[in-house]
This record gives sequence, C-alpha cells and structure tokens, in this order.
Amino acid sequence: MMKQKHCCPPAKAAPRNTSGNEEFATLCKALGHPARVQILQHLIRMDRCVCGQIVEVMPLAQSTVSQHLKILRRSGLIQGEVDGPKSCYCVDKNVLKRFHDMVETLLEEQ
Amino acid sequence: MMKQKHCCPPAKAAPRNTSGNEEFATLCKALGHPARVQILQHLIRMDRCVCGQIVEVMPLAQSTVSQHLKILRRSGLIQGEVDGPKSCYCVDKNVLKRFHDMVETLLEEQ
DNA sequence: TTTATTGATCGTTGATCGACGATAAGCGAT
DNA sequence: ATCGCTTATCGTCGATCAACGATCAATAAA
Repeated sequence: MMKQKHCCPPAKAAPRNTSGNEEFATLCKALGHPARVQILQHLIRMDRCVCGQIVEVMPLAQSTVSQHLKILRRSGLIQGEVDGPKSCYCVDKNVLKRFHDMVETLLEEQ
Repeated sequence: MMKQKHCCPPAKAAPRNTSGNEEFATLCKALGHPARVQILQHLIRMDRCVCGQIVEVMPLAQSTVSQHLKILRRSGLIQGEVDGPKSCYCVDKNVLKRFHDMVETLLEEQ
C-alpha cells in the first residue's frame, strides 16, 4: 500500500466521503478543548457578546481567549464582527446545525 | 482574576457544568482527526472488526492506525478486546449516543 | 491632541500530536 | 521449540497546540 510521511491521506481506492469527514473532523477539533466548548456555550446563551465579556467569564488571559476565538471562528462555528473598538461574536447556527446533523448521520449509520 | 500557567481551569465562580464540557471536549478531540473519523465510520458499518482490516482500509502505517485506535479507545467511543492473536474493535453505541445528545443539548440551548 | 480602552497579533516556551520504523509480545501452526 | 502472523509499544522527529506577556492598531473619551 502507498504510504506517506507527515501528511494527510491521498486519494484512496474507496475513500467514502472523505471531504465530509474532513469538515466534521475540523469542527470536532475546534471543540476539542474545554475552553472552546465553554466559549461556545456562553455565546449560545448570550446570543451575541463582545470579547471582553467572554474574557471576564474565562480563567484565561485575554490573549489566550482571543486565540481560542480565532480557532472557533476559523472553524466556522462562530462569526465575529468589529463594533467600534470592540469585537462582537455570535454563533453560526447553520454550522452548528450542520455539525449536529453530521453526528446524527453517524448515529443512524449503524 | 486568578490566572495560571499551562494548566486547566481551576474552580471558578460559576463554572456551569464544567465536567460535562470536559467529557464533550474529550470526545470531540478524539474525533478531531479525519483518520479517526474514518475509523469510527468503518467500525459503525462493519459493526465490529479486527485491527488488520482497518489497517487495510487506511493509507497509514499499522503503528499509526494502532495509535489512533488507542486514542479512540481511551475516549470511550470504541472498545477493543483481544481475540487470539488479533484485536477486535467495536463502537460503544452508548457513548456515541451520549455524544449525539450532548450536541443536541447544545443546539437546543439557544 | 493626548489618553484610555479594547482586542488582535507577535514571540516564546513547554507539552502534545502525528507520522514512521523497529521491536516486543502473544498466539497458532508446524 | 520454532516460525509466522498480528498488534501494541517504544523511540524519534518535526509540526502544532496552549498558555503567557508584550506590543500594536483602532476607536472613544478627555
């Protein structure tokens, strides 16, 4: 079998929906840290809020929270927009719903 | 606010279900790599199968697949039992269901 | 204009990940 | 007892993560 070093799987015989796997894994990875789960939950409850409000709730430095927000944003789970000198974040419910559907699909596949 | 270095959050004022977050993050982290998602899907479809069969399907070295299996097993998503010289793996459907429910709870919280 | 506030980014540091080959350990067959 | 097959573990290496403080850029307030 073809092997490779330090890189993601190449084309395979029957890769069975690899791109979907990729997106699912990306979303999971974004939620693979308790701080980011907490941030997402907080955003869900508050609907939308500003970075500082999140920092207040978290036992982490502002720069660390900002980093987590960046990761969540990159995954698509949250969106951020500048609001004056502040940054306002909110959950992208479509992406969250899609994530949910992916898990459901997984569950139904058995 | 109390800060700390290189370590997980300590007790907080109102940590709001931190242990649940922890488990959810752990499961997400386990699925945060496309290879592990693929392995889980394969196990779901095959119901149960032996390590070698998984290695055949994946474009990765046997040791790498074994490592991924270990991570999935540690997360609780799959179980493994020795069967002679082979190792047989299967999905823990209860854990998968719980994972699904966690996502659903997240979705319903908005 | 200067100052304060807010948040993103930079740079660093130690820990963990992800890949591999090599090796060890357990079992079945010869 | 030895050999072969199967799988887990070890050791290594580069890449990425997670945390922090420091700094920078942009806006609001004085």
